[in-house]
Amino acid sequence: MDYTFNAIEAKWRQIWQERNTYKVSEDSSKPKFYVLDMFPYPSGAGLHVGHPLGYIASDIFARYKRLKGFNVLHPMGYDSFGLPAEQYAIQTGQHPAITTKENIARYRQQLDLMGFSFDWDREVRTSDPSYYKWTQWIFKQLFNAYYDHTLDKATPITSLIRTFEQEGNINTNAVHDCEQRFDAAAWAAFSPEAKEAVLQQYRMAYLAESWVNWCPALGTVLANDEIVNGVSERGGHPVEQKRMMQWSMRIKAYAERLLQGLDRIDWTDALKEQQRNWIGKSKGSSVQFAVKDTDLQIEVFTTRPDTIFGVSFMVLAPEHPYVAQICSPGQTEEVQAYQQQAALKTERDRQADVKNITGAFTGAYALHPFTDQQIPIWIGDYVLASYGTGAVMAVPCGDQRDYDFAKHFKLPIPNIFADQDISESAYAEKDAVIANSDFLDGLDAKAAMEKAIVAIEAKGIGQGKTNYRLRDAVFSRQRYWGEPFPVYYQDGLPHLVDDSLLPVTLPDVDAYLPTQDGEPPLARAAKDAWSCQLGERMEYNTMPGWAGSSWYFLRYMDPHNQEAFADPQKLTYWNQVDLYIGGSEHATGHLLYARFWTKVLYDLGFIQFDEPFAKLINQGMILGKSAIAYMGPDQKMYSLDMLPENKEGFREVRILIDLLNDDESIQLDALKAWQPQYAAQEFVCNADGKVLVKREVDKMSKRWYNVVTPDDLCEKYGADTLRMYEMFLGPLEQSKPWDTKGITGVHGFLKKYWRLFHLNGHFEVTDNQPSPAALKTLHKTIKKLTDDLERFSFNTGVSSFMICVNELTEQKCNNRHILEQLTILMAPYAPHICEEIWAQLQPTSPTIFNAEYPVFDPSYLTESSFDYPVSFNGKMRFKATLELALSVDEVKEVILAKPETQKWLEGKDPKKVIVVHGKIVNIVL
RNA sequence: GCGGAUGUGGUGAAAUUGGUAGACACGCCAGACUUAGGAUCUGGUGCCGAGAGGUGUGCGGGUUCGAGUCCCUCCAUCCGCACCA
Repeated sequence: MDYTFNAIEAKWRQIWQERNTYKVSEDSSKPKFYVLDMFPYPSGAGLHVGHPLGYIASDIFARYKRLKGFNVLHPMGYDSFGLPAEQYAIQTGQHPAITTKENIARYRQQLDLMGFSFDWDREVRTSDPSYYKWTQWIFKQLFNAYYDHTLDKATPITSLIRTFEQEGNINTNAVHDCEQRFDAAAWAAFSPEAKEAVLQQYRMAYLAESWVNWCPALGTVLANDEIVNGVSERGGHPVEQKRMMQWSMRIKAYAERLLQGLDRIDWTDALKEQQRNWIGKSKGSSVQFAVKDTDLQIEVFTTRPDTIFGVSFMVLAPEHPYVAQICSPGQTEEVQAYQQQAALKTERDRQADVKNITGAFTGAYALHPFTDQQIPIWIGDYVLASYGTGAVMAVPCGDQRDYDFAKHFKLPIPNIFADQDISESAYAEKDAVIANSDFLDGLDAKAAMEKAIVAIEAKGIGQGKTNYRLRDAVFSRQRYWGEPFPVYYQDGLPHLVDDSLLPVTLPDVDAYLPTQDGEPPLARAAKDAWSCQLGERMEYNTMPGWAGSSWYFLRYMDPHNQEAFADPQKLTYWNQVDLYIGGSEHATGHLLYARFWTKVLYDLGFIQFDEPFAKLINQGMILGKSAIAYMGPDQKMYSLDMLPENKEGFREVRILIDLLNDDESIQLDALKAWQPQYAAQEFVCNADGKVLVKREVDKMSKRWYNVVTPDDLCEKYGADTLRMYEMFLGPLEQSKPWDTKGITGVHGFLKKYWRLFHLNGHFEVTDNQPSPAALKTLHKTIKKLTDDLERFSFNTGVSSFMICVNELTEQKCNNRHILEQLTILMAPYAPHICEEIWAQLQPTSPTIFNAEYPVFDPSYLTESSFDYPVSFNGKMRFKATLELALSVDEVKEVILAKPETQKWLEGKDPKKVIVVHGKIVNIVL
């Protein structure tokens, strides 16, 4: 009987669906386990073999945990708001909802082929109104909360308002951007507009002006990613820095907790390090510098207060608010010109351009707080308005950027480090003794830092301070295909839409572009196109892509709830995600925002945990191997081995990898048929009459013609083979190029497994006592497999199965017990074939996934003897089989008496003999 | 520049705590069966050498009875952040 994988897999996919095999509900009698994949954005290109890698791993683990007796939540859904569908809508006029629906259908079809154990009744789509209703609801909670430093948590804004009414904001200890101080009377006298303006500076979700990359031609704000060389990626239009009223999230309030929380979760160090760098905690001091002949104080933040006597100039960001005020009349023109020039560069470009040192002198001077020396104030675009205070005290001898700036503009570089040469570059190490620094002279950096902060605080011009690089996250987008805000405007103030009117659904529009006057696409919607229409107008911005993905793991716990984002009992039952698998590209985006929202929801009492993902694994990327052909100046296509020395005039063209033979030569007729430009292609073949190509590793992508889809492989080899092969490729975390060649090895293995049950052309197992050899093989495999799974080593798991089947085949094992246990072990990896075998073994059992996972019994593995490797000076020379009952001394004696030993001793006496019992013998000559 | 990771056969890789380097596969070679196939099975396969043997985990050094594994120097590749005060 042949292994007819196509028929078997189709059959079981249908039965699993009919029997609801993977449906899961809250069952408090079993321990729960939550296995989550990062849900995909359903792009039009469909899945390639790289996408399922993580899903296969998580599916294996979920099935394993289920067999181990856990109640496993393993859901899947779609992050279905996103730019590509909107772009497509702009080009074709097709509503993004339609595009998205079609793409999801295609994804579902492909996912189903792979035999995943998702509970599809729990599917979520972020673009579905029944889902984004709750994204809007969570936004409202953020709007209605502020961060209370004393309680160290997000707290309802109503309690802050009560405090304002009682005593103003004099004593409040909250995270805010409010410069203003007021008492109860002053608060009471504020107009509603003024009160709201104050509250906006406290809310977790707030409106504020922020710097954005504005593209006037596209009428929209762009992400850093969407800008290439200072112009928009799409269309190549200029981009400028502009201050715009935007919704933001006060994630900065959580900087310290986001940092501390990392210590309590099981993520890789590399990933935690990335988040730590992103949060960027640094300790130092704030210092105020008085501007000469004015009342202004410029505040700076420095990590090196110990170097304060090395300050020889100051640099402000070109956007710094004081620039216009302090600029001397003679310098105005130059400064304004520089400001304009800086505004044309994006932040990323400004940061990337290290070589060109630019700046302008304001003509103003600050006074050094300790020496009263005059310090020239410059502006320069290496200082960023959005970090720290947007101003630095420049210490050229201790900071390379300050040093370069000083050299370029011929500013003084005083040396405050004893015995350090700064003629070529700054000395940025913190191990020099401080000199020329008044009361800091002779101190090391650490002591000088402490003493400087004490002095700064005593003078009342600053204080020791912790600074975070993390910035508040801009939360609005001028796009169509995203969640509308549950917000309307009345008298110019934002108001929340009442819960009873949620969701505010996306209104239909006549075009998916900004309006003539630069308003977002939603401004095009007719009044009656809105599901509710309140105040003067609705909010026209939509939420960013990360809104929906910041809480989807909670919705899976109770996806159909109409009364709440999820039932509190279900939230408590399923709790944290126990295992989260996804790509590392989300290290500082999604994973930070999801942690942030989780903490807010925890603070507000909606959930019982404040870290969403207890364990996280990043799967590596599967890369494609592109095929590169060489086109000569004569327009002929040259075989790789026919290229001349001088390749001038040659260009590389990528061709579809399906057009290659196994020997990496092109199927010439297929190439001609592939694209019209090759219809009459001429070739320069090699001696074998072939045209060879170069292979190069790229990202797998349609544009490189190197995509391999799971569909074709499922058709040709079956999903079980593909699942095991993807795992067999190497460690899950590692990136690796895809090569289909090896898949036959795994496919052959499954056939071999199948043959264990079909020796005589039909299904047959024997019920006799299993042999000791078979039991040993089985239990060795149980142990190895369980260990491998617990450390997520899926690749070595697959090879263990191969070894097991090879051994059982050798032993001609046809024993029911042995083969049944093996089948359960293998079911997580290859569910279809194992379910088929199981149905033969246990006809009354509805599914193998209710079976019990085999238990390892070490007694089957006990050995009476061991094959000792005998080495001389660490080099293995021969082996000797000895009873394990022999003691170390006895082993030594027997080994020394061996003729082989005598041969290698060459008549010398051994200096030392080391015997590690049951491991090795080493003789030192 | 800073941070992180990785370097092992022709290829993907294994070696979990310092203890037989290269498991398991692909590919290749030889053979069997079938004389149509990219089907199946058996044996071999790190490199050098006819052989005994030598040699071998990016380079160089160190610790150790013993190092792919630990330490130091360097080199290469990849990823992340990139003027963060």
